[in-house]
Amino acid sequence: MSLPHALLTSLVERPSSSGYDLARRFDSSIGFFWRASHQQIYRELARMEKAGWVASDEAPGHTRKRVYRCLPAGRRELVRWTAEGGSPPVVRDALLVRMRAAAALGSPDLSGALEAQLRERLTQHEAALMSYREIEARDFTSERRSAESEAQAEAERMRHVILRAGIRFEESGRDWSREALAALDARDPHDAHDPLDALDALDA
Amino acid sequence: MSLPHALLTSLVERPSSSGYDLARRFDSSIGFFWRASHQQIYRELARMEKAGWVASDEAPGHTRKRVYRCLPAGRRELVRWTAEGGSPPVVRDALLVRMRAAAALGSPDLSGALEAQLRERLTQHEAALMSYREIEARDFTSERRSAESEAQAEAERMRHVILRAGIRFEESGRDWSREALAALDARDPHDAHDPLDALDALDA
DNA sequence: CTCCGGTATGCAACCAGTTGCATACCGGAG
DNA sequence: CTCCGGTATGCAACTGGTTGCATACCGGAG
Repeated sequence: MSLPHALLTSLVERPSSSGYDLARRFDSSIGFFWRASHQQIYRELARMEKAGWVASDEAPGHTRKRVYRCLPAGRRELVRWTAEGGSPPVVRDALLVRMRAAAALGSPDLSGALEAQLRERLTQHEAALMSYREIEARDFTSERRSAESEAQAEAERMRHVILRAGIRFEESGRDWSREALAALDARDPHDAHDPLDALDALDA
Repeated sequence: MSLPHALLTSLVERPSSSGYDLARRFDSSIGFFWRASHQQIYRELARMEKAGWVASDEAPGHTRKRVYRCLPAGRRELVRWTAEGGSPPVVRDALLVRMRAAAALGSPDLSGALEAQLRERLTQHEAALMSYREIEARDFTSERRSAESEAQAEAERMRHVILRAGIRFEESGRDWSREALAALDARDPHDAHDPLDALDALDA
């Protein structure tokens, strides 16, 4: 269970965040490798407050907004958890199950649907990849790292490595999607009266 | 929710399987991209039987063993679900959260623990990759596909594409692990009194 | 002034997945 | 004969995650 620890991390990075802030940040940075809905986040924050890991104060003005900060106990827990090992993440991809189902069923009418799903997957990978590459170009080009302390540079390098995981993941997803589409095209040239289609499949 | 459909697929591939058989097969083939415990499988089989997707008979001999088969309604459901789209799988990797936590905490004592976790991850990827490559060499070399019907060849190609997903995933995980280890070594040569360690990092 | 969209929080119900345990039958080793 | 490990099934409790809904406050457009 790492959601509370992801939240603690987020609070260490930027103290005095509200549940809403955290939810939005989960939609961008941390959300790339750990998703959470706002309900989950609010619930978890309440639990963490009860456990003494975080504390909250009402935001100035008469809103309902509450801002949280990480307490020493929370920090200690985060250190403990970070050092502790864990089992590798489970892979669960319904598209692969669908492909296997199509293979087992042996009905050729399904390949059209699978092709569509693969194309969608491909564009998703390409979009994610492009956004990651933009972040990399913006935040992790060598010039930006001159006037920093060693500790800052360390953290920067770590964050870059994390981003690289995302980039590699999307690249391999993109490459596989293309390979899969080529394989489907090769066996099922359903509206490929044009002989050029075969060539497309070859050089992909 | 794809567990019932993964089970239906498994039953279409090999009818007259018991819950135990299915659980074991999930530990090998399908389990590479969809894990399930035996309790989950038994519960799901009971639900599916209630829904009229599968039927079961007692196995010969006086054991408690029950063997399941897929009913036409189950097959129809599987076709329907395969054609239907779905959102891409969520990525949730605690190791990346841990790295981000280490970066935020800025405590250098954590990098040793992270290095150990990365090395473990690396060997896992290498092991998985090796086993996938063995399967690929055994089942999907070009010679094996000569005396087959077109439908069989189609299914074979599909299964190969699925395996390729696993291979690419493990390759990119392996490559990233190496990259991450090199990055950690570069910044934190904690017991690298030996200058050779720097070389190790370079050619990884 | 009122409605709307964005900010902000939260409850309740449900579903999926995990963990721990219990049961039973079988065959072989000791 | 008994114990043990492998086959085989299942219940119960719990945790994590999703979905749907409700509430409230604010500022700007109409």
